[in-house]
Amino acid sequence: MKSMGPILQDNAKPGERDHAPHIANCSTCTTRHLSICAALGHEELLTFDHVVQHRSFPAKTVLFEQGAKADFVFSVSEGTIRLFRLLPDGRRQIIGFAIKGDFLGVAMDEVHEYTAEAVDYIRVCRIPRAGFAVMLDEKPHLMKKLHQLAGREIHNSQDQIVLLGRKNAEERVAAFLLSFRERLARIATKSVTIPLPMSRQDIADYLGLTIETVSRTISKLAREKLIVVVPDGIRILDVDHLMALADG
Amino acid sequence: MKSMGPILQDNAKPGERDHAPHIANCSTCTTRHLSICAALGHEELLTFDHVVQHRSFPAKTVLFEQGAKADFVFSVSEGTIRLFRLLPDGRRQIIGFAIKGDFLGVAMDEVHEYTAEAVDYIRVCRIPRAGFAVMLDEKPHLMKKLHQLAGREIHNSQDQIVLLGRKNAEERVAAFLLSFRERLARIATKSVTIPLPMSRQDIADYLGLTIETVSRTISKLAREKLIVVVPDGIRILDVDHLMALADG
DNA sequence: AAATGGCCTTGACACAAATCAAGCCGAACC
DNA sequence: GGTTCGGCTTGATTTGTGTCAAGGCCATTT
Repeated sequence: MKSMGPILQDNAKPGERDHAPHIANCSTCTTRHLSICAALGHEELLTFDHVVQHRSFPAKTVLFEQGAKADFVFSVSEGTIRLFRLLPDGRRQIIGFAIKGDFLGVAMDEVHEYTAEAVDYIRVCRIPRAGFAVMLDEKPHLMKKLHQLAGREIHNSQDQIVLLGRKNAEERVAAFLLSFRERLARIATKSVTIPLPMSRQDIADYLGLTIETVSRTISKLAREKLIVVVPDGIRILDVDHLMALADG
Repeated sequence: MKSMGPILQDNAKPGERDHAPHIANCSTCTTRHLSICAALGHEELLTFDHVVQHRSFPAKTVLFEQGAKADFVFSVSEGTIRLFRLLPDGRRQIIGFAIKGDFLGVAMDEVHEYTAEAVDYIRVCRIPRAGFAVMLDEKPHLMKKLHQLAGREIHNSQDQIVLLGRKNAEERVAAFLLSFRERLARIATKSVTIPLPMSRQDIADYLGLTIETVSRTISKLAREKLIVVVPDGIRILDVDHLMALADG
């Protein structure tokens, strides 16, 4: 829970930290339609190519840290990223998980409000924040799109507030599984099994529980035949029942 | 906790539900510099006057309800509003309290994501959402301002997520008192005493606690001489100690 | 193939906050 | 001026989740 992984060095030359070949350009990017880039026209995509830096990192890499100056915003192309804040005594609260298509930097903060760390192998598009800010000023439709993303982020946060403030362990776990399934469905990873790349500890820190409670609750849901636990994921057997649980 | 208060009728004639004289216009509005209107120039304020509807309502009035079509956005001029969501079985989670200068409708949702209910006597500026959307498209600086507000809302939500996910009762109450004090300070109600217009039940539903735990925790903080309980509010005696508590 | 370590599960017990219950206080009302 | 009622506090008890502890499983290392 305390291991922060290697800190990203920002002064490295393009490509020297890479673990996979770069994507040639934005026009052929398979994540485009899912991401903020969907708001860009053909010509804009070409200019975008010049500022965007495609990067990939292994699990546990710290993309950026809470409190650090926000020099870049990111669009996730592949993998899972945990976003969290730490209390002085080490308690951790995961704010969210970013997956393919998600944008980090919606609020356009000067300083990062949370730490972002790769859960598994990830690929991201890194965009200098200053340049992106200029684009926003020049392209109202991009600004509008960003604001839509902000609205969605506000909704998700409020859902999480209700979950953390008023739901019990069983309701929290059920809601988490369903919402993660929903998000995976949007990015078209059609599969009966929901892959869960994050650890039980991550889930616990996301749901405001302990790892033991998460484990016990998953076992309980499995015992009740609502889900089946499989390697690196779970399968939902009774969606309706689970939804009823999740909604309180 | 279940009392919803009178539902607002939207088809009433201007003024017929009012409990205080209207504000003449936006140019003389004392809340302007605190609100989204601060982004508007002199001329824009004049056009704003034509679409803005000044209204006031007594305590417990429901401004709008979760799930209802969002025909208006609001700017709060006076009083306190609780924003909450209900679970099917009646559990309530207060998402936030809106005070003077706050804007309701940052996300520009089609449908309200929560219910808004007057805590005490309130005055608001009501703006048709469709018209406001047009203004946003025409005035990039207004859009930019709205997005800034969205960013702040995201931050506040994330703070609340950390509070609800990982803080104990004492830390929650301390954080609430300090953050409410901070917000009151911004609207220049300089006073050693922090007025708390909302009930203990409201505070409990905001902090994910029960009314008894809130009451006991406030008593405990008072016993430890960190605060003093006064009619309709509290006074902070030891800010530093309280901050250390609140931050975990 | 034995040893190590990370991750997960399960059991026993502890505790913070919830629940249940009683009573206080001030405002509103007859 | 007594009664009622809503909001708040405080005490006793319960309970859901946290904490502590042990062991299983699997991948990796030696």
